Amino acid sequence: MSAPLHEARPPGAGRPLPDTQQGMRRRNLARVMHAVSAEGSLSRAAVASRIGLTRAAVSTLVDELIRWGLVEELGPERPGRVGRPGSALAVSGRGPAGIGAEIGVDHLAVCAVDLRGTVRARAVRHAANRGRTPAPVIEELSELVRGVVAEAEREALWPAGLAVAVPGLVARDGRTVVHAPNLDWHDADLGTLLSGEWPLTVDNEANFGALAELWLGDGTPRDFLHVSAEIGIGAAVVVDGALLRGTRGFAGELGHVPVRPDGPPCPCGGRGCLEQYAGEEAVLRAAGLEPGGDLVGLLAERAERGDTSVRAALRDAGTALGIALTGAVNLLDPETVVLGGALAGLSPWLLPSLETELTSRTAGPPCPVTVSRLGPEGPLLGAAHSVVRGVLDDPAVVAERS
Amino acid sequence: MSAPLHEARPPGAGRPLPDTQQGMRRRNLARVMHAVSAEGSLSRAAVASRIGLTRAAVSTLVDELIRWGLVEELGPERPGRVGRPGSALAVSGRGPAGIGAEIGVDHLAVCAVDLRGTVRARAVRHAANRGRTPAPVIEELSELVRGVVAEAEREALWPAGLAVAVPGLVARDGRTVVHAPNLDWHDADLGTLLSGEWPLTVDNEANFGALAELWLGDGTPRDFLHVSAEIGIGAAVVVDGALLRGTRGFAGELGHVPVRPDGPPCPCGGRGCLEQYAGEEAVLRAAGLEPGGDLVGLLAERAERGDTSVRAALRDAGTALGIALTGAVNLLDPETVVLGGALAGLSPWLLPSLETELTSRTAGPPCPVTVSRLGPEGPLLGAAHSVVRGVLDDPAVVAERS
DNA sequence: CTATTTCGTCATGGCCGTTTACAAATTAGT
DNA sequence: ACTAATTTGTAAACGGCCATGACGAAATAG
Repeated sequence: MSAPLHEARPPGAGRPLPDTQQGMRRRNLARVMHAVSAEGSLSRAAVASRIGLTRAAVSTLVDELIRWGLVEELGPERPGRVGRPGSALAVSGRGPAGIGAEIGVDHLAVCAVDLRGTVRARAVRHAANRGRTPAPVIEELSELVRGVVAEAEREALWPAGLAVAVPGLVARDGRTVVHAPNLDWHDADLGTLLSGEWPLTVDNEANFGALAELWLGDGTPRDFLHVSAEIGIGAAVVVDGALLRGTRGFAGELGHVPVRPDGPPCPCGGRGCLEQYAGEEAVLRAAGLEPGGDLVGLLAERAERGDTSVRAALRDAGTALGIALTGAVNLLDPETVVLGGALAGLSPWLLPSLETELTSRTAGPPCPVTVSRLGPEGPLLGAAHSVVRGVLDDPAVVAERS
Repeated sequence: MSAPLHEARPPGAGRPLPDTQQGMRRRNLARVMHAVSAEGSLSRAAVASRIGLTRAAVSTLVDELIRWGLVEELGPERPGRVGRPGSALAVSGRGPAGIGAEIGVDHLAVCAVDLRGTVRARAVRHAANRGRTPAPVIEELSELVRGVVAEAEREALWPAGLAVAVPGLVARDGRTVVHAPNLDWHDADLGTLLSGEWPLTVDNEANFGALAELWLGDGTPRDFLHVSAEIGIGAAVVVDGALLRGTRGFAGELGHVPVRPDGPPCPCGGRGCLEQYAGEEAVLRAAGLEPGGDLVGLLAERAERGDTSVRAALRDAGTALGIALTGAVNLLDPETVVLGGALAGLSPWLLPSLETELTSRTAGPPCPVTVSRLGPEGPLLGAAHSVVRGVLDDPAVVAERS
């Protein structure tokens, strides 16, 4: 049961549980969890009116969640309103935690997030993973995970699952990395390497970044396009609060959308793909720089200083992004486009040309482009939170496991 | 309650009904309906094992559906298997019917479809609607509808709703036509014109065509891209068995995806949009033909005869389509791309160049391109069936209304 | 200090799917 | 032809779950 449960459904509403009374109970438990979690602190009566059940029903549901240690009673509220004050409920800060991990080209990172959504433990380590085989990388990552888990356990948390963000394409099984160009990994089954102490999910870092934006971003809508560039350019499509994964799990390959059909050939077999204009390598070449080191920081610094060739390179990349995004926006009609990952840091120099292109090519009100508040933290947080969402979506499973 | 209920959910599973026992009952009634409808004829025991309830529970559910006249008992089955034969159940061919209507540039069409999915009445009329204001067109359409409804009522059917397919952009409210270039309609609220004898839904013909493909097409997957061209080029994105509508309801505007960013200007404000290469007008111009009359038939006939300029025009259109679809396929990773509407008839001359472009620009196994079996019938059937699906999705509502 | 309002809980009741049992209807085997 | 085995559909008892209505508790308003 390591499949992500937070897929394409309104929070806490109908999951494909059998439509029997037990399933109904489980769904209602989830709805209570979501209501309390979303509001931070809520009385039983408030929960009841919010999810459409009676106070009596909510009482029994809350009792059960408290018995499982997922919800805590904070004591009486002190509102200015008339009537007996409610007793504030909050999601517990102890108990299950989501463990998120990130495999980057030059680093590994792990964090633990409790049900309230706060990061309770973390660890980062530099690591030149480019070209290393999966096994030693995973071994090193496991070490970090063990450390974070130990730290979390000292705070009365226990891992409910592990989610790993990788810079590459992941199959729909949520375990095997089909292709990670920067790591030079092919068809690596992380499921066997990270053998099963906890339920495991592996996904693209762009996907996790988009989920982080969805869950943690302020005011982010439920329909948007999240674009992030590390080395390749990945996008994640969020439709009605759920990721669009595609048949094989490869949706969001914005990097190979044709921008100029007769442009330079691309390793993918096409010509004039976006990556040939806005990919890291292409931008560095256009800016006259050599690859290596902290490339985003370098670019940002040079651009800040006024380096004209860097600025021109970023401007052209923005133009190409704008063209590719025009197609995507026409096709999907999202509420916004969010720039995340490395693009967030470079947005001051990308955005003008990007938006010019996008608005000039679109009739009617243009699709707003925003910059992610989370930046490079997104994928790691999204991974950890995906585990937490799994618990919120079906609190009954932790009762079976504890 | 004219909002389409068949949105983004597995058949008969969790709809946002309150998660109470009554809601559960309604969902299970829907699941029985879907099971029987999908299989044509099914015993109670087969339904039970299929939807995961017990035979006893299914018995009471079926009793209720029979009492409402939605399901009929056909009598004992005669299988070669051991054991008492089951009693065959089928969806009733009488009772509620879906009324579908289509407003084309040069015609109006209406049909009635019963719960079994068979067309029971239809009417078509030529009508030069280009440039006419909505009111008289709707008046003429209403006349047709009344005729079809009368015919249906003579067969013991009563209209459960009316769905209208229009060649243009429709707002998410499912009532107002925001922009229909071929008709020259702008912000026309069909809801007030087609005043409410029955629940009304208005939608883009491409969307209804895609739904028809989803529901009626043989072996069509739950994730695909349906491309149809009448005058503009519209696509409909189906994700997990549901239409992707977009924030404003404008998703699927494939016609304005940039194909050559420096190409000829387009009325939409962009340059080199797909429509400039594969739109009807562009193709006719490239083929050296004048607009007017049955254009698809004309093109097909000339191409069949071997007219080289027509064939070249269609080949180039296919190339442009292939480029635009490459972007879409990279972004969405659909299981297939389906060519519908006018494109279906022209596919012999479009497909080669389209597929060449698509496969050469995609790494890995190419996305298969198929041709719709429904062709120009799609939108009308999809509209009528959308009403039928609404009944299958919540059979309880008809009980309240009958 | 009383009336009013709201909150949480308890007892009751009704609804619904499950469980268990059984009769009916068919096939397989002798 | 007759029995055993299998499957179907239904009926009765059971248990779980939410709704209903009533009540005490705890606050505010006057």
